[in-house]
Amino acid sequence: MSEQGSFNLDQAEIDKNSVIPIYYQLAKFFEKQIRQRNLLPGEALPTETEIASHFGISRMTVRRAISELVAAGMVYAQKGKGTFVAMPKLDNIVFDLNNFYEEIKQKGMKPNSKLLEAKIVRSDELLSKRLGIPLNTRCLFFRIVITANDEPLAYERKYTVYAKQKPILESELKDPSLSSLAAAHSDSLPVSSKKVLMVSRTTEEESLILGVSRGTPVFLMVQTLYDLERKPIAWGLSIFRGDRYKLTSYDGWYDE
Amino acid sequence: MSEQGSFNLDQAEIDKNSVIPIYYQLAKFFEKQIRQRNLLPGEALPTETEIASHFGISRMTVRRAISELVAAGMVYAQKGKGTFVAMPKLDNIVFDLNNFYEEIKQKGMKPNSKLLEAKIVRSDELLSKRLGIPLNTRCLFFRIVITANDEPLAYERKYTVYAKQKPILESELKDPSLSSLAAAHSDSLPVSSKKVLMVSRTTEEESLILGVSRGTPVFLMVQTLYDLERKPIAWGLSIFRGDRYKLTSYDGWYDE
DNA sequence: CAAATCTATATGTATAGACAAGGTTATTAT
DNA sequence: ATAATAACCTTGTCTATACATATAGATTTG
Repeated sequence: MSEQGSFNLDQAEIDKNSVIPIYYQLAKFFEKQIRQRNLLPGEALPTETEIASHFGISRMTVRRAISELVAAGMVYAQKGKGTFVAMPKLDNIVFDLNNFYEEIKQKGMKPNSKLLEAKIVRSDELLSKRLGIPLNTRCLFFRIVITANDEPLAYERKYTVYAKQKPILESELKDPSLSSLAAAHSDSLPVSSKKVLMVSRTTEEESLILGVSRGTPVFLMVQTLYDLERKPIAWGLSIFRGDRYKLTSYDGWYDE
Repeated sequence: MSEQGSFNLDQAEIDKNSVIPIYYQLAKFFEKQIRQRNLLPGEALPTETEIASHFGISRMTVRRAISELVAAGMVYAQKGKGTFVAMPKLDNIVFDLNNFYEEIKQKGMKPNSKLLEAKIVRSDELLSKRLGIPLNTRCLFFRIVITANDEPLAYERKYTVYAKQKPILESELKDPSLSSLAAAHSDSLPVSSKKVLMVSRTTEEESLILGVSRGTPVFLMVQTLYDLERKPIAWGLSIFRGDRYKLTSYDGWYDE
């Protein structure tokens, strides 16, 4: 299970007499191995003692190197078990446009998400290009409205390849984030994503669903999820009512 | 200059027999001192040797504690000089809407900023409320247009109190960020900020300056800068052309 | 057979000491 | 007086060691 020791350290070039610190060389080596997918998420790094004796360096120096990776969020250590490559974090709060529920609840409102539609579609040219799949591939399509106190706040359309032929579970529809949908129905797991935030105007359909007049300015977020091979596995488009949504960020670290 | 040793360590309660690690207690102590403004930005922490001997602990343990603060960005260490409390970072890339120059240059375009107006105004009711100052206080007012290849991209209006009666330097006008303007002309230094991002439509004036038709959707960013006492010292409003600006963010750490 | 205990192994914390390298200040030589 | 040098202080790197603590598997015990 832990696959300890299955990884090969021989290709590492550590120069103990270099001006570059050993811990830094070592950290960069592991970082490279992870980036190049020679060490996959979940896999264990060699133990600290193994690494130390392999390179003839102190265990503390190894720990210093690994602590850099821990700080970067690329690996995590478990006392008594080992050190493992982390799953890349998705659904980050980069734009803070996700995590509706928490944000809405914090303002004392009642959050809810309503599924308008969930069906299997055949990919047209545009979707095939976006997901990197052949024409007429079967895909899942979702239309969702997020409300606060029954007032529409956001409207989302999401596509993911329909590989597993699994039925759509009710539990998935409670908070159907793009990454959980992709994880459930696609062949591979999402490990990275791209988000693009734009401003736009509502179309006729969007105006109707959000209950605003046509051409109202809105936030438009396009999100693409990728697997380990950088193949897109899910694509989503979210529209946030501009008159109801603000993105706030604070700098500085003082209390109060 | 370095004020080494001016800070008192006696109020720290470090329990060497606690289950909580010493380095953690020590890090939390310094964090608290910084948050409560007992250690001010620019001030030096006691030297590692001083701290170690004061508490009767190893220097490596002290270094472990300080490294936590360094990782958090609250202090920075300089070899040969000492460890200092960092200036809270402003103009963060939270929204990535600042740092025009770098972004525009990276796309092979020619960035430029043109000062439309710079004058001293008397604060009206709204501005007095925003800056927390009496009515009719003298303030500096700037109007700036940022262009890429001579095409307008953003339009900014900025206010800051005019405390120092200093003339406006040409150098300030090259890239007049809100925090540098405030630092130059206000009594106090900005240490924290709030940014709010919204979508809006252009007014008549904004349309003219940005060269778009009236009512075009735009990003609207309102930024307030605060000093140590949480008093607002500068206020700015930026408008970004929605048809020319995208905010992109990537998750995951794989190359290419 | 199942539960408790032991044992080996992993990371976590802490120590004391050595030397390197950057920075400041005092001293010395010109 | 000025410039080069030396002494000293700071953080940075690295080692070797010790013990603590969590985990998993083997062993003993009921």
